[in-house]
Amino acid sequence: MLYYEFRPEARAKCNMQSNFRRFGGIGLTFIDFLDVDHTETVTLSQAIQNSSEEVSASQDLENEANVLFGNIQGTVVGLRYYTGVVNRGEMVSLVREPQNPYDRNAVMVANVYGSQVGHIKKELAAAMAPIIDGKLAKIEGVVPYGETNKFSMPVILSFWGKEENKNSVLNMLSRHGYKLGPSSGGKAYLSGGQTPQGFLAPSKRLNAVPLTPEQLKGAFDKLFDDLMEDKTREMEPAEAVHTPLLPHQKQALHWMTTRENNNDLPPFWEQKSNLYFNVLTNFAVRERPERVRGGILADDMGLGKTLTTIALIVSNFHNGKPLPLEKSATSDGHSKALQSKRPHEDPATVEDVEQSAVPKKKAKTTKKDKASTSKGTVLMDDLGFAAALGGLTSDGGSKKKKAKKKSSAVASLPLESSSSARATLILCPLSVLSNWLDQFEQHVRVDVKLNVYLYYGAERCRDTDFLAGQEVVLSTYNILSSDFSSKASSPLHKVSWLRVVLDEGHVIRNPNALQSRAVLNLTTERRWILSGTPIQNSLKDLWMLLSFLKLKPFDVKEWWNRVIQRPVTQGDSEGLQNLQALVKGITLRRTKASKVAGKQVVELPDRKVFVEHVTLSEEEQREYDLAKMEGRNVIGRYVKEGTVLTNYADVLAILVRLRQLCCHPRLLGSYAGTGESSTPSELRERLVSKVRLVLGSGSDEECAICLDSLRQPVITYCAHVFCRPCICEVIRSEQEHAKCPLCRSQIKTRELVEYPGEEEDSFSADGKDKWQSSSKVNALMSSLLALRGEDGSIKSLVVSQFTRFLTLLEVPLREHGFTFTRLDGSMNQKSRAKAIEEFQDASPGSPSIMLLSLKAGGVGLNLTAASHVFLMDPAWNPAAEDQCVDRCHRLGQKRDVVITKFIVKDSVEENMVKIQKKKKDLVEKAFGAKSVQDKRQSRIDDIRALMEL
DNA sequence: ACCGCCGGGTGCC
DNA sequence: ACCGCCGGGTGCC
Repeated sequence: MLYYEFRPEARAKCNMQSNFRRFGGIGLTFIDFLDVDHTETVTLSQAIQNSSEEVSASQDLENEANVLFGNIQGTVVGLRYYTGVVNRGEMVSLVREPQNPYDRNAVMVANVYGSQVGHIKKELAAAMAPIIDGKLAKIEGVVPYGETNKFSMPVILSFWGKEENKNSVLNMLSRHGYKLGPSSGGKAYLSGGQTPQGFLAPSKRLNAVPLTPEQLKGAFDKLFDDLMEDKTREMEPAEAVHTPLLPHQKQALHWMTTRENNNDLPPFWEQKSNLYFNVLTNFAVRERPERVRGGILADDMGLGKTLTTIALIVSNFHNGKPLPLEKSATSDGHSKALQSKRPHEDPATVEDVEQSAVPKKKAKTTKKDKASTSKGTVLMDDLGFAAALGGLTSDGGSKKKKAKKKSSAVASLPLESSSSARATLILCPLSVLSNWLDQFEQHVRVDVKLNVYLYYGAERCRDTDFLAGQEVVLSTYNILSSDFSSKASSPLHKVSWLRVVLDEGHVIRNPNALQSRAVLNLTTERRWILSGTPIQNSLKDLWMLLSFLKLKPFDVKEWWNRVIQRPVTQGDSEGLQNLQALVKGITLRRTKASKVAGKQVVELPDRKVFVEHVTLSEEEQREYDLAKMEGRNVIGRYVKEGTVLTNYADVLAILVRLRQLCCHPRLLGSYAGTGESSTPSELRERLVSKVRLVLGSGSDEECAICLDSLRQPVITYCAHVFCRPCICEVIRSEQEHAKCPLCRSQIKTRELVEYPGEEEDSFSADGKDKWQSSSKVNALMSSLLALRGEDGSIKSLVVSQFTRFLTLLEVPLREHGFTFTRLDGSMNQKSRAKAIEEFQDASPGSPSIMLLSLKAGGVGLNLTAASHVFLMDPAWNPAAEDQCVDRCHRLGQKRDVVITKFIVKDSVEENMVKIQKKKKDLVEKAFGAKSVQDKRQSRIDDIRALMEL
């Protein structure tokens, strides 16, 4: 028998159901069924896993474009051989079983939890198999009634697919004598929605009024609003938190603590007599569905998500009791967080940490002694050790578990009952790493010894016992994914964590990305996502978050798609209500405008935006006009030919050039032009230079496959850029016939060219004789000089997408005696932290200006020392500008914030601002019912508008 | 399965 | 009797 990865919880469920189904839950030992059941269940869950992965990889793009071909009633047979139960109106999934020894057409039927219910009877399976295998349609099932039948039950099958495949599907079915029934009013055969009787009242569904796109957008904007009810109770943090919490932070702490400790059922689960019932899928289980211990803290940036999280860590170890912490002598107090901080910077401190905390036997005993003597404070030292052991055993030894059936059933109980986990793992983008360290230092009392270990840098300690013994381990998504992908086993994946916190958690929204998979594979009791923008582009983003939170059954894509995503994107108001309820149950979101007891959550100083129009000098204008003429000719030709997207790299290059000319004529990078290139290395060089020009300019390009920001960008020979994982998936699924999703030319994995990152460019601005200013530089300088004249203590952010522009600006800044610092994407963690620290320092002589690249660091950065922001060039994405401004317009800002946008008159920049405005109104931005085609078209429209074509 | 199907027993009413 | 009818055995793919 095949033996795949063993999942204890799957078997526990299986046992429960076998008892339930066959013996009404009356105690018969589990053992009788184990040998039969669990091997099958394991292969089964594997099969389901495989099939859903395939769908998500190759078909997901089309998913939203799928239409309902129709419904058909079929029969599920062989019920008595399996343990999976279904309820009236319950959704089931259909899984092809091509290896079935009796019938190669076999189609297996499984319930929401993945337990097999039966098979589709063979005549129908014979008709379905080629349709499923040929990916001509996706078939979904609902059991309308007859759920108590012993031998077979009816199932309503809905066929979904691309319009162009409809006829061949109908033909294939009719060849076997089947005919699709009417698709009741354009809707699938849906399960009731709220009751098992829902099926009996399908007319109710027909009356559901579909929402208009505008209503949908409105509903979406409101999705996270009004989440405040019942979330206004406050909780005081543990003593160890030094900073007093604001009322809304105490509310968040109470809410988070409650979410970690309480026993509420997850959303949409109800208890009915002795069963637990999911009202959306109509699935029921006898055992209590595992609650979601955690959720999404989606407060606006600046409301103190970091502080609240620190308070949670310290205040809710178990059941609302604070984390037991050793008090350290005040004289030694400074070592609190510092001792474990940045070990790669200071090897000496690493030694210190390891000696005191690594559980080498000797160190351990001394620590225990200390614990037993320290007054009242229990140091739960060995718990961490046990947790690490637990992690190890659950990892290996699956074969043994098979032999020791009964005991493993006990071991498969949820962690919480016997939890020994102590440590919280915090993952964040590199840019906010130092912020976390600062905040721990700032907010935790000096005389409390909280072990915060920074798992970062080449010298990081990989000892799992040591890691599990910390109170907090802080690391980045990059470190986690590189550990996860390396051959050696990943230490962070071996620890059983008390809690995992994903800071800026929306970064895991692309399920293809390595870091997403790495995060999903962590073992933890409680899970939190911190994100000011949980949904970036589309509803799909939310799925990954739910998947991380293990919100059953939505962690499985099929159920998410069927129950939430498709209904919502198709404008079903009930679907939207469900989504709303779902989000409400697990999210806390306040904006700066939210009110607590009638008072604004945060009283922030004013913020004003001024647009300063810049007029180019005659010479600059001449150069710009020339470039614009050329560009219009080229792009105009592409538009006429309909080849804008085929030549997208050229188009972007032209646009970048114009934007650069608006800033400074010397910004122009080397550009290899559009001519023919003969040798592969020349071609490669050209591709790289094109893409470098575009990506290096700071424009936030998206991958046309995941429609998300590029990760690990690669360039195809046809000069289109995608995330490596995304395009590789396309090539893998289409094999030799793989075509570029943008221009349909042939692509091959080995022809993908890696984007080498920012050029170490020889470009410098020091040669004074060569220096010349530009109109925009002049505009900035006169503003800065005037500001210095008014009030020398004012600090400013000077923001551009072009790092070269920042470099150019250094010259006049020096010339006029400004002290400045700089933060851009090319800097490592250490120099970033230094730049921020210097800038935030208020003492005289500290820098008054920070040169900031728009994309550097993304959100979370705290630059409250600045109260003026100069946006040197407009961004494609207005949200990026807002985020940038929010770095100083946030909690801690004392002055009114003044934002100055420099826009060159009659240029692409002005057109970009127009497009920005339009985009803000666009429904598309709100929710992703928009197809890839539409997105492509709107890109072309944008370009035409920019070039006034 | 209170079915359909198979195959053996049986054969006026 | 190369049928019909009866009733027991049986049952996914």
